[in-house]
Amino acid sequence: MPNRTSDQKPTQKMIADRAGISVGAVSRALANDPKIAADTRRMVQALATEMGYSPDRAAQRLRTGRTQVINLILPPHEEIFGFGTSLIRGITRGLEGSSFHLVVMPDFDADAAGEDTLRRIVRNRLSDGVLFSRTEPDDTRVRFLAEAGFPFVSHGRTELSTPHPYVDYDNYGFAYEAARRLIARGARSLSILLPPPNLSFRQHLLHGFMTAVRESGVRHEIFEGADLDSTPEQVRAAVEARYRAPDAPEGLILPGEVSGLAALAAVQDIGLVPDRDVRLVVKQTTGLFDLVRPRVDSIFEDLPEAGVQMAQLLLRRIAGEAPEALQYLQPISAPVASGPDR
Amino acid sequence: MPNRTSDQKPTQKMIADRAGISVGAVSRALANDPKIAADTRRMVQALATEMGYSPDRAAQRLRTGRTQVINLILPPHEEIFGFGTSLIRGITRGLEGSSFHLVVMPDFDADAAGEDTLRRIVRNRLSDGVLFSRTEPDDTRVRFLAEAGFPFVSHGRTELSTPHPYVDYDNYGFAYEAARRLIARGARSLSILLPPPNLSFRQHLLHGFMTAVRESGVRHEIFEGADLDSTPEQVRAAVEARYRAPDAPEGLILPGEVSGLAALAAVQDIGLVPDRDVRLVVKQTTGLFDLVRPRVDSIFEDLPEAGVQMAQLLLRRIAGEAPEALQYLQPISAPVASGPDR
DNA sequence: CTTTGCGTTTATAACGTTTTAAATATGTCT
DNA sequence: AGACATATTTAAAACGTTATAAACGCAAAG
Repeated sequence: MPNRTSDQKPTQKMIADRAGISVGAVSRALANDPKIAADTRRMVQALATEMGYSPDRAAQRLRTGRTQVINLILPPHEEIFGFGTSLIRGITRGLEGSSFHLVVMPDFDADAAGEDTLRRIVRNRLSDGVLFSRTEPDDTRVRFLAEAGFPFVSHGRTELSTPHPYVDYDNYGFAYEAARRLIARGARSLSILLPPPNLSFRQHLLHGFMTAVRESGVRHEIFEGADLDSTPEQVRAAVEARYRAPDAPEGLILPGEVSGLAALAAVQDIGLVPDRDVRLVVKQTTGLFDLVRPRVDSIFEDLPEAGVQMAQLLLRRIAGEAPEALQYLQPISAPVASGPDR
Repeated sequence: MPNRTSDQKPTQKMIADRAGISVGAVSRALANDPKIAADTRRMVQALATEMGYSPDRAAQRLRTGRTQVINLILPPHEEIFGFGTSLIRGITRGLEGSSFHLVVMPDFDADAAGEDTLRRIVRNRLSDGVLFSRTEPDDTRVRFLAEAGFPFVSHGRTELSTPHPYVDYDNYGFAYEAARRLIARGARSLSILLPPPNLSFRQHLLHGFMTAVRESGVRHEIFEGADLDSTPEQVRAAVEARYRAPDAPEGLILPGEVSGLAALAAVQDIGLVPDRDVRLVVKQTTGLFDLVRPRVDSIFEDLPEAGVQMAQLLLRRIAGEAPEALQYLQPISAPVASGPDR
């Protein structure tokens, strides 16, 4: 435990006084600068830990310009549950041991001065790098940050030509696997609920879905009347409306937990029996569906792990690594997938 | 939009140069110090906004010692969903317009130097105040922070004699109302799943439960074999075990969403029909149970609102208000409660 | 005409750190 | 012995801000 010689927060000056050397020497000794004699370094470092020294972030930041902060941008969109906290836990884990702090900022619209959150962060050097989600194929945030040379990692890819760091879940794989499972379970017509058109992963889901559909020649449609951003009640109502019709698809893919629950509620509300009248596959991020009855087949997306990856890639980006080396596509975790048969 | 006369981040020095006055004058003009002539103040302020000036946080922090940061301590306990993100959104809303930043920190165990998260924050002045949850009757964090005179707001009360700022949900009211509803619906024996004994709100829940039980003279028990911190599977298994027995309570109160879901799964798994064989009331924080079938009676806890309150109370505490004026007990929101009958 | 006082501004120091350039000591080589 | 390189340390400046003390101009009062 730190020596409480004085109640004041120890500074380099105090160390310097106790050691009988200058503060400059202390600074470099702590940085393990070889310009300082090896035994002086050892002495200073020992003294520092003994006194419980830790550098003043403000002073460091003022001097060097490095904030030791990364920002997580929260979408203004109110999510019902899950997404934020899993990712945040992952990020803090990925930051562990790095002396970086995580500041979460809501993506408020442009403020009085006409500057939005991201511009404020870059212009005022509020952090050394940012993380965000809900990436679009032609994402203005990605463009802006890449242009400004500001480190970032997006959750989700873009279709921009210049490579940039990202972490993304293999939504292609998800949709493909989900469709295959439904077909294997006897569904002769498929549907999938998609995110709104502006989000990148809509394309990936669609592509995976269509690939499986074409391979098997099964009938298919894209679910209409709601998307993944619709309120749960909208999803429920839309699914109910569709499944009142006689030609409703026998298999339905729901790439979101809330939507999955809403769809399940809808089919139950109109007296259909899941797994007999309609087969579902949902995306699961929290373990929620292990507790839902009747059981529904699910495929897992590990958000905490995505957070860890995003944090670590961002740190490497900040350290100067090239963007193209910092891309991670998260596979669908086959073994964890828990179905109704387990 | 800010004038991009130069690409550099504008400083007080630049303003001073353009205005032909000293930086000290600029500093005080921006602070609206009456020692500066009124028209000078106006002039400087206009110039500042025109140039897009905003103060350098590091410099401000170094000079004044005020960090303009508040910390949210995340419990090490992995929650399945919901809690964190709702609260975080609320906190950011409560901080809006205040120039305070929110840094989230996991409550890791004591690090190599033997200091835990809270001590590090206080000792190194990493923030101006902290927020945390999972408060205990004799909470060491509350003791430590109160002793150190460090601003904080806890989510949950303590039994300590010195008053401190908190935001708490009326869990007494929740349990009382839940029990009353179950009795009104015909349950002749009641049970409640409680948090582990070290958490404050166990007492409040228990007290509300017991009050309702005594008023009505109904049979009762405290659910055993699992608590609110148990894994969902543990809760499920324990509920299943209890409800296989013939004397199982006719009403069960579940003050947590995950536990509610787990209990519902358990009774369904053994062929009991909810609302006929066993009546449930759950606590809802996300709208989740509006999507669960069969419908389950629920009482709402507004976590985003709790976050807003916590943030605002903390800001007032930091501003110097007395602790005893900064306590907020969140009522159960009667009108929002949605039952199976709606 | 000096003094006193007030309103306003400036010069300066300080917060704790890193970095640059200069200074000192310790040699080695001619 | 002088010169010169090398290793180690120190002194000083800087980052942008706020606070303290001093200074200035100018009026009213003595």
